[in-house]
Amino acid sequence: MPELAEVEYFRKRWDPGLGSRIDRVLTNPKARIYRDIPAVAVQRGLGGRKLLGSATHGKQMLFEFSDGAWLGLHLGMTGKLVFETPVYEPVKSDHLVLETADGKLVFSDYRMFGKLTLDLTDHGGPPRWWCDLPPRTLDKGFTKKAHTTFVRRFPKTPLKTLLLDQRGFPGIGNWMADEICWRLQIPPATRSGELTDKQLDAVWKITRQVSRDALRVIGDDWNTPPNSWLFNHRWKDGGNCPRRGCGTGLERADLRGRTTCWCPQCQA
DNA sequence: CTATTTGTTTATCC
DNA sequence: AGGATAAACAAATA
Repeated sequence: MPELAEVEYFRKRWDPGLGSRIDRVLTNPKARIYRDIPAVAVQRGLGGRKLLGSATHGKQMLFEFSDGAWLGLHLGMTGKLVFETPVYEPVKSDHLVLETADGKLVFSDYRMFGKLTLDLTDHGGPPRWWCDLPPRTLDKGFTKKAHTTFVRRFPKTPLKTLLLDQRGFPGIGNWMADEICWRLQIPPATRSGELTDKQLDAVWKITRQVSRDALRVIGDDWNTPPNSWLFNHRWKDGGNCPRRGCGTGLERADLRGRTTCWCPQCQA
């Protein structure tokens, strides 16, 4: 579920724990989350430390703790972060629970595609992998030029598929990719190599626009996007194109393994 | 019981 | 080397 804006939303769920000491760390050691780092290492690494801050980068999240401990989280398909009361009893899918005096910071993921990393740095800055992430779609570094270079590298890949590539479009997920193609009025299966220079500029522009719109609507309170977006119409069969004066029945099909929705009229 | 899932990673071929 | 492609991963929900 979580893409750019949902990840930002979930990051904020742990804000009530900012400045608090982690009194106890509960883990579910057999969870897939701990395939790269043992649960005990996470317990040792975070226990007694204070949560100092957090950030998102596309679908990646980074939480800073005192004394140079950095917790990286990826929500996968079904991960979520919640702040629970001190009396909350963790359930099976709660893989990591950080207890503070005021409540519990919970990382829950029933489908277990999520990912967890823990870095202990001594240079005071974030871990290497974080600094090496490509520019966010709303960063200064996401230039038209860099964007063009990236897209032109994959001429055979459908536009929609390319939009899901985190190396070029950090944070863009399935619904955002469909939304971008729809606003562009370009068929999602269009090979990137077929795009004109003008269309390529539009891809850059609309990608940023959808990123901004998503963060504004979902990033703080997870409001439901307006009906003028494709978003509310793409999930189930029978949806109609919300573009003014269109109303054509939306198409849904698998494109390179991902469900894709588009308007056969506007995106022809 | 079967089909589906808003995400990555890995293997294989070219 | 690196792009193209499909399968694997796992578990709840409809």
